[in-house]
Amino acid sequence: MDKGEAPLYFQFFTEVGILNQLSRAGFEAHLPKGITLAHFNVLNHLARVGDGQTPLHMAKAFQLPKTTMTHTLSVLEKRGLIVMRPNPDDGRSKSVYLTDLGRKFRGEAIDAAVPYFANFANKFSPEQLKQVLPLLAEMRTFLDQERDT
Amino acid sequence: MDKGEAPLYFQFFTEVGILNQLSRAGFEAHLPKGITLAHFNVLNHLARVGDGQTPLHMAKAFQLPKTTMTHTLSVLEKRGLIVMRPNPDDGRSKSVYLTDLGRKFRGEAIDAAVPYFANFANKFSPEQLKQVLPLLAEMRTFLDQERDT
DNA sequence: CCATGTTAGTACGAATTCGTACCATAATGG
DNA sequence: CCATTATGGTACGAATTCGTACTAACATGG
Repeated sequence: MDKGEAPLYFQFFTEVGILNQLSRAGFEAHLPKGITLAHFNVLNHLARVGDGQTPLHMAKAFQLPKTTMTHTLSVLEKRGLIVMRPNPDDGRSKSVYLTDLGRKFRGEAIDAAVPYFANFANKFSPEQLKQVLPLLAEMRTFLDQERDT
Repeated sequence: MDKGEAPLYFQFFTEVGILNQLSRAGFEAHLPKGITLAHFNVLNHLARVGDGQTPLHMAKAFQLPKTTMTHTLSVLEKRGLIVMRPNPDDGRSKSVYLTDLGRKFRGEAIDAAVPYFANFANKFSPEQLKQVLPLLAEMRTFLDQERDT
């Protein structure tokens, strides 16, 4: 890396950080009160990928510590959005399932967020997103590999 | 927004979120223990923009609640990296100054992070960054304006 | 079979983030 | 000049995140 280029890389990650902060705040503002993006992500993941996963498996999918996942799941279970049953195949682990309420809640959250995305989409075209998405995904993969090193 | 395009926008923000999470974790791993990115950002901001700013001014610069800034500054002051003096021009506010230790600390943190960026720079060229930075900055500006609405 | 190590999950405590409420000071209007 | 409002900062409590340490259950080698 050339010496004068360091600020460029620093600025890039700063920009990504601010962008994430703003989009996160904006999205959460459209979620029901008391529900964070972390909560929604779990519900969305279960709905998309499928029910019955173990907490540890989900923690790895989100690259979060398992204690964080334990806390998030306990909150979601208290609100009746998921249920956790013991795994009959492995006495150590549990299986996480969406409840009807959780499924309904996820759908409502998405519906509520559509106007927020639509507003953004009015300004930035799908082509612009497709233009940068591959690079961002490649960076994600690279940093993910670096993480284990 | 076309109906089928919603997932694309959702995926984009998800990608930004993961990228931010990974880069943040990687950068913090190279900072001295107990120092978060929020701490470093304050030190870096004071060194770049200048000393003597008020806490509220900095909170707005980072788009954070002022209570968060109060907490961050108190931690930095406890560690001797900054000092806070009453503002002689306004009895309500304070002025934040970097100490010699804080200045030294910021320099060491940057030096320690250089290898991390260099590794990333080895894979992604400055041209690639320059290609996406303007769009990200434009999105940042747009979301920032939306925030006040 | 059993000793050892590994995996899944949780209890606990520290640190960060942030909203609400509050106090002190400044600015404004009458 | 004084009442009212606005601004800067903090105290406090709730929620999230995460590291350490622990228990229960599986897996492996001898």
